[in-house]
Parts: sequence; structure tokens; C-alpha cells
Amino acid sequence: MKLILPNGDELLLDNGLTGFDAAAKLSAGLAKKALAYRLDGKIYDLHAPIIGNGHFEIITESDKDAFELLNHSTSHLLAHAIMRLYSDAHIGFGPSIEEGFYYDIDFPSPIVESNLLAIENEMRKIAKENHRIIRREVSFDEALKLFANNPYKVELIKEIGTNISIYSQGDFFDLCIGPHLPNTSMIRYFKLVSLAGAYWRGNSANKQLTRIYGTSFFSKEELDKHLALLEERKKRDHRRLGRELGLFMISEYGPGFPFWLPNGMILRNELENFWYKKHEQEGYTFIKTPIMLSKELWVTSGHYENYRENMYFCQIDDREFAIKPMNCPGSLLVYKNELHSYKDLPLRVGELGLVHRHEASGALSGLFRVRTFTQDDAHIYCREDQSIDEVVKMLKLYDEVYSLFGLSYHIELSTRPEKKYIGSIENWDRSEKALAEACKAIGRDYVVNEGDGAFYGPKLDFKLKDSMNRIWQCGTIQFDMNLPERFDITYIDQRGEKVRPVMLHRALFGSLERFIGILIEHYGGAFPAWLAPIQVNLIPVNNSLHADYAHQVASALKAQGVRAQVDDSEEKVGFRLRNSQIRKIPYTIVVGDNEVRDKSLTYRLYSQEKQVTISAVEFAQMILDEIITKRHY
RNA sequence: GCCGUCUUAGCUCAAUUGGUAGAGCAAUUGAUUUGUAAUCAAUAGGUUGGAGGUUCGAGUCCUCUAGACGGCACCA
Repeated sequence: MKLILPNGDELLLDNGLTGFDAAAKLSAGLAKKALAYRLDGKIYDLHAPIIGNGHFEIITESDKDAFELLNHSTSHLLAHAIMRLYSDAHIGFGPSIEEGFYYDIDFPSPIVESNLLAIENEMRKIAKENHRIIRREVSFDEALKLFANNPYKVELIKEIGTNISIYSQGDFFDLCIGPHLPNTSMIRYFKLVSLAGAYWRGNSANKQLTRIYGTSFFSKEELDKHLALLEERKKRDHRRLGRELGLFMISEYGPGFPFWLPNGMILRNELENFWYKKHEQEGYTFIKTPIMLSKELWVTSGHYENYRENMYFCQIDDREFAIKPMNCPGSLLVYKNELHSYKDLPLRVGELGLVHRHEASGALSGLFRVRTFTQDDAHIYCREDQSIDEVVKMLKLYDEVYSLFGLSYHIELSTRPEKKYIGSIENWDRSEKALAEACKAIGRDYVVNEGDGAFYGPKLDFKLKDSMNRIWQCGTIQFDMNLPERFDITYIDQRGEKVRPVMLHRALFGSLERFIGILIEHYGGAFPAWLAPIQVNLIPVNNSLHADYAHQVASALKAQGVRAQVDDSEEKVGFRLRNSQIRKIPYTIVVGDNEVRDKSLTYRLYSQEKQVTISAVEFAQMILDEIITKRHY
């Protein structure tokens, strides 16, 4: 066999030799560190004979796929330990995931978090027993016999049919495609993190199994670092910061219905003002449609038929009303309120619309998933030939806004569902192409989410990461091939004929609530000045000598729109400074004799120790500039 | 909605095998007037989420219920 190494060298091997042999031939040192090998992009176990020629590489700890290999093998180690401790348990799926691995297990009686330690200890024991991890292929019948007492594996075997591979280590074996590490002793630094329920095969009609999450690393340092990160994330949790900073609260009298507190309102209003201004510049007009509209409207829109279960209803006199779960029908009524000419298009109509949706109780989570939220919605009515341009405009706007916050995101293009869709395939193809072309036009990559479009049209979704690395959909751009028909909207073209316009739905923040939740975690509560509830906190050293000056400065700043306050409580400077830091106020200013004498200010930034003294006038200029440009200090 | 865990003062947490609820911070009051992350003292604060049950006795055990948390399912 002729193998091409990463550095371009060639390695000639005899037939039947394995990855181990190749690694040993390359260098004894490498053989020790080898985890698996890669041949033409595909990963194989070290035990596996190398078959064929191609690009060849030994995978070591530094390889991009090493983490996945390790964690997948650790999930097997977990299953091994479970089978030793709970011989009547049945194991399901056990893959590696982004930050580790999990294994779904059907326990005859539930286990609790405190059991994890014993399982972990058993895992360490097995790892040290130094078992070779071996792959072999078995026949369908043999596989059925091996897993006869595990209904989950039997189900899988029946689906796989042929070429069934199993991995074994010591007395444990599992149905698995692999690849795996060569030996259990390579698994050393891991931790079982949590316990949860999960439906077998992700289907809520199936039984719920117990999912054990864990994470595994090649060194203690990496593991410790990861565990420290988990702790840090807890500190940044927007629910905690929301309470500590007085941004919002959620009462048990209104699960999923957040209350906005004074500090949170400042942040929210700033965001809304920014949103209005930005969209005005982009040629949008604005409307506000009623929160409650007659049921018939929702029958017309199709929401009653499709989403009745998640809508709130009420009765007024003898008529049934629904609280809006979406803004589109309202927007369409506005569109139909007058005739439109082709000259009016594109029509960009924005609405910060308050919607209510009955989300499942178990789905609620802080501001991320709520039952009432404000969509920064807009509907664009345009001619078909304008649609790509419109999408390009939006993509640029989205990119500009997300970048302003320093948020990273990725785009997903969701295409026509296999069955549940309306409209012609031809229309779908055209719309999907328009979205894809718009992305290409601004050079943005996107992931295709096959068949994940809404029933009425394809969409681009913008996914942002929170501090827990959880991905949340925020922005969206959607083609709608349903509502224009249902509401029979038209415009008059050059020839005086009625034509159906293209309707695009879009939201940039998605939900203001969710977006603010993400911002809170993203900034760890230390907002840039333009969003900070209090921007400047002045601390007079001696209240009877310096407070007047502090108030003068504060008034001057306030007159220019800066949110400044004076903390002249009867406390030591150190104590007031500490409070200022805890509240994460961007600028804390201490004024004493020197400042009063020189008409200057000595400030320090949040979380920084450096003190800077400048004139009061200069300071005002500086912070105003920072606020206007929305810079992060 | 489902699986599991949890709920004690505004917050963070204590309270032996069931024996009748404590601390720190915050708050209030008083003293202190302070130069870059916690001045001192006093006071007040709780039907232990709610309802029911077992028991001589329940924060602790049981049942129901509400809410929260970690996931899963869902997310127009």
C-alpha cells in the first residue's frame, strides 16, 4: 500500500498491517500517542487493517477529531460501568456531543444525581483495567442473539439489517459504528455532569430514558478549565444577573410572563429606540396593531387551524377573540386598508408587536422562552423581482446590528418540508434560490436545513450563541406563499392589472426578551455605556465639601442626556465604590478637593483599577461620544 | 407536556436519627464624614411555596398542588 503523509512523504506498507503498525513505523513516539488513523478523510480504529492507498494521518490528541473520539469512547466506558452496577438496565444511544457525551439508559428504577459518583468511580476502575477496545462485524442473527435482552438495540439491529459492527472492551460490548480509541486506559480525565430525561429516539410517543451527560478530556488542566467554564456560565446566567441588576423579574403568579423593572426598562427603551431609528434609515414605516382580534381573522390566516392549541382566547359579548400569537394578520389588514400601486413597492412595514403564545410549561426559561414577548417584526411587500434585493438589504442590516453587539451568529437556510407544505414546488424552488443568492451576494455562508422550512415558505434563520454555548434563533427572514393568498392581497401593475405581491416576514432581534437575555449573558451584565441603566456614578469624598460639585457635574451631564447619579450616602468611599462596581456601572467618579479645585473628574471604568483625571468638560465630551457611537468602553 | 431534582427571611445558605427555625449580606435606626471593592452598633424580618395526611410532636416522612432548575419533546 502506498500512503501519502500530511507532509507529502510516502509510506509503503505491507498488506494487512494496521494503524498501530503504521504509527510504529513512523516513529515509536507517535505510536504511543496514537488514538486512531485517518485514511482519505475517514477515521478508523488503530486495530483496523489499512486497506487501500490514499492520504494517511495518525490522529493524536491535538487532532480536531480527537475530542470526539475520546468522548465517544468515554460514553462506552459509562455504559460499561452501568452494566456492571445495574445489570438489569438497558442501554440505548450513547454518542459524543459538542462538549462531551451522553448515554441514554433505561433503568428499572430511577437513579439520582448522587449515584453518579459511584458510576464515575466504576468507570475509573474499568479504565485502569486496561481493556483493549475491539471492533468486529457480526451477522444479523448473531447480533440479535448478543443483544436479545435489550429491546432498544434489537430495534436498531432490525433497522441496520446487515454489516452490523460491535465494539467490545472486557466483558462489555455495544452496538456501534465507531471509531474508538484503542484502549480504555487512555480515558482518564472525565466527569459525569448531569442527569436528565430524554425520549427514546427523540420521539415523545416513546418511553423516556435516563440520559447521563458527561465530559472527557486528555488532561486534567483541560477538564478543570471546562468545569471552571461551567461555573462562570452560572455567574453570567441572565436570570441571576436580571435579579441582581434590577432588570426584570418573573413572579410565580405569571410563569413565562416577565415583569420589566426600572433598570431593565432603560435598556429595553434604548434598544427599541435604536431599532426604530435604524429601520427608519432603512426605509421602513411603523405600525402598531391590536393585541386582540376576532377569531375569524385567525381562521382566515390559518393560525386557528394550525396553532389553536398554543393560542389564548377570550370572549367579548358573544364574540370570540384571540390574543395575537403573531403580527402578520394585523399587518395584512393594514395593507388591505388601501390600494397599492407597483410604484409603492417595496413596502417595508415594521411593528414592535407584543404577542402571546402558550408555550409548554417545561419549555419556559428566563427571558429565553416566555409566553409573552415583543417581536421586532416587519413585513415587506414587494414585486418578485425585488425580493433578492430586499433580502440582501436585510442581511446587511442584520450583520451590522449583530456586529455592533459583538455577537457571532450563523445562518441556516430551511427548505421545503417533505410533506407539510403549501404552494407549488416551482415557487418554493424560486424562493429558496432567492434566499441562497442573497447570502452569496454578501458572501455569507449558510447551513442548509433540509425540509425545515415553515409550511408556508422557506426561511433564513440567524442563530446566536448564549454564554452556555446554547444556540438560540433570533433573526429570521421568511418567504410567505400562504398569507398573500389567504388574504388575497394585490397591487396594481403598470398595465392596471391586479398582481399578487411577494410577502417577506422578518425579525432581527426575534424576541426582544430573548435578545436582551442573550445580551445580559454576552456582556455579563456589564453593558456598554449606551445600554447601561446608570452610566456615571459620582462619589463625593466628603459629602459636605464635595457633594455640591458632584451634583453640579451630574446635572450638567443629565442635561446632555447622560444617565448620571451622585452617591452621597453616608458611607466610606471604598464602600460606595464597591457598590458601584457590583452594579457594573461603566464610569465611577470620585470627586474630592483636587477635583473641586481644578474642575476636573477622576474616573475609573468598570472592573478596571486604573484612575484617570480629566477636566469635567472633556469627560462629558468623551462619554457623549461613546454613547452616540455605541462603543463598548 | 414528559423524566429527574429542588423550594427555609429580599439574597446566599444552616438546622443530629422527626423534638417546635439560625447565620452572613441586604433593609431600617443611630453613631461615624470617610480619596478608590465591605466603619461600628442596635432593630426588625419566617403559618419553612400552598393544601391535606401520618405522628404526642413535621422544615424533616407520605399524598396532592403551584413554581423553579437540568434535559427531552415542542418552538408559526
